[in-house]
Amino acid sequence: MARAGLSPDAVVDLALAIIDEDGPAAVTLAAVAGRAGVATPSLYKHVRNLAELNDLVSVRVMNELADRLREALLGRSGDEALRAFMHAYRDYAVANPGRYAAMSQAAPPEGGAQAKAADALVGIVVGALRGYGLKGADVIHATRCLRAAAHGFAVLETAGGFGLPADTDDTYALLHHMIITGLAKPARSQDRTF
Amino acid sequence: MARAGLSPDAVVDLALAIIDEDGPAAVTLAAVAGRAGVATPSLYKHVRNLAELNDLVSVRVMNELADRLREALLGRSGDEALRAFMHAYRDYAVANPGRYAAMSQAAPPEGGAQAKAADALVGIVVGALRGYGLKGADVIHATRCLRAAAHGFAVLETAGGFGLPADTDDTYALLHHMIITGLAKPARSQDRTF
DNA sequence: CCTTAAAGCTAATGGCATTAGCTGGCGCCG
DNA sequence: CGGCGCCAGCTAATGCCATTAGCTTTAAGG
Repeated sequence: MARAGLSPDAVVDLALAIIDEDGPAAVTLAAVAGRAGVATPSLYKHVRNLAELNDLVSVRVMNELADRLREALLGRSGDEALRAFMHAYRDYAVANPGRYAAMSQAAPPEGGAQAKAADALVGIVVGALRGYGLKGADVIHATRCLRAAAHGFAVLETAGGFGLPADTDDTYALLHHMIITGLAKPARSQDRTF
Repeated sequence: MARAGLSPDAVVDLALAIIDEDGPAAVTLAAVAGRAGVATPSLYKHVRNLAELNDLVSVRVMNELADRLREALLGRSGDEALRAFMHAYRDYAVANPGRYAAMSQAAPPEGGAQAKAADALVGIVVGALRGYGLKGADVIHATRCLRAAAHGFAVLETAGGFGLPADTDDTYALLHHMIITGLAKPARSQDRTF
């Protein structure tokens, strides 16, 4: 028994490899153990159970995405920062559709690492919007809209929801345009119908 | 054996009941059979397998959502139609979070009922945008953006992604405002950076 | 060396999907 | 009215997966 030398991080690495190759649904303790060259129950020495593994994967992916976004935002501000954010967000989702999906599907309510990573991500979105001079609750509203737009687009694009032949780059440009112009014109009053 | 009188539709009904009560993850053939008062393998007389049941559920939900949207759009046009669309879309997702999630998670590539229902839904979105005088590919781009925004918001809201205390109605109003203004100002040229 | 904790293993359980093959009730045709 | 066939339901069996329990071995450190 040559000692596989596993660790929680190593287990997550293997899970990510499976996700990249066969999608999130293929992540099973048996599959991970197979890659590790280890019997399935051995994984329990590193991970509490499958649910925890999924959480760890989710956190890892969120942090990875956060890193990409932070890097994209470095030294940029205003419209340029927003454009860089959206570009980087979409690029990550398209380049890593499995990971992106794995991130989304994790259970939300938790006070642990999951929530911390999500908060960090939200903080980055807020950062991308700095420079638009938003105050108070408007920051929250704009952040939510940006998340909704970016996530919605990413889901549709990575899930193959765009069947028609039109260029998705142009679509993304329109989405970006909507956010920009919507943030520029603060008009918000009679819209309270909602 | 009193003849349970099942049918594919009845099986889907039971699955929907489970989804409404315990979420999409609880939909298992064993659970459905339990509700039907039938042994698990009996379900295979009505449904090819679990995957097909999920597809049928997805189609049913898409059609249900499509009905709500169509009804909301009746007799409306322009901004009013768009507002009604978004309102109805969000209302459905919030009122039926389990069903909404079940719809999204189904496998996309197919030439069958799944694709037909999805196309119908897209057609409704296109209809909601009629009146903005969009031509050619712009129709597609606007449709995709509207879908992305509505879906992204619905996912975030139903998954509890909005942790902060700000009013989600106000956020939705901003999202609506972004779409309106973005459609109004056709500016799209240098954005080709994407 | 020898101890000990961690890392692995095997065995066992229970849930689930799925397949095969049997059976009985009901509609329909004569 | 009686028989026939089909269809819906059943039981049995298989295989995969997660998870638990308890044993064994490795390797690190005194």
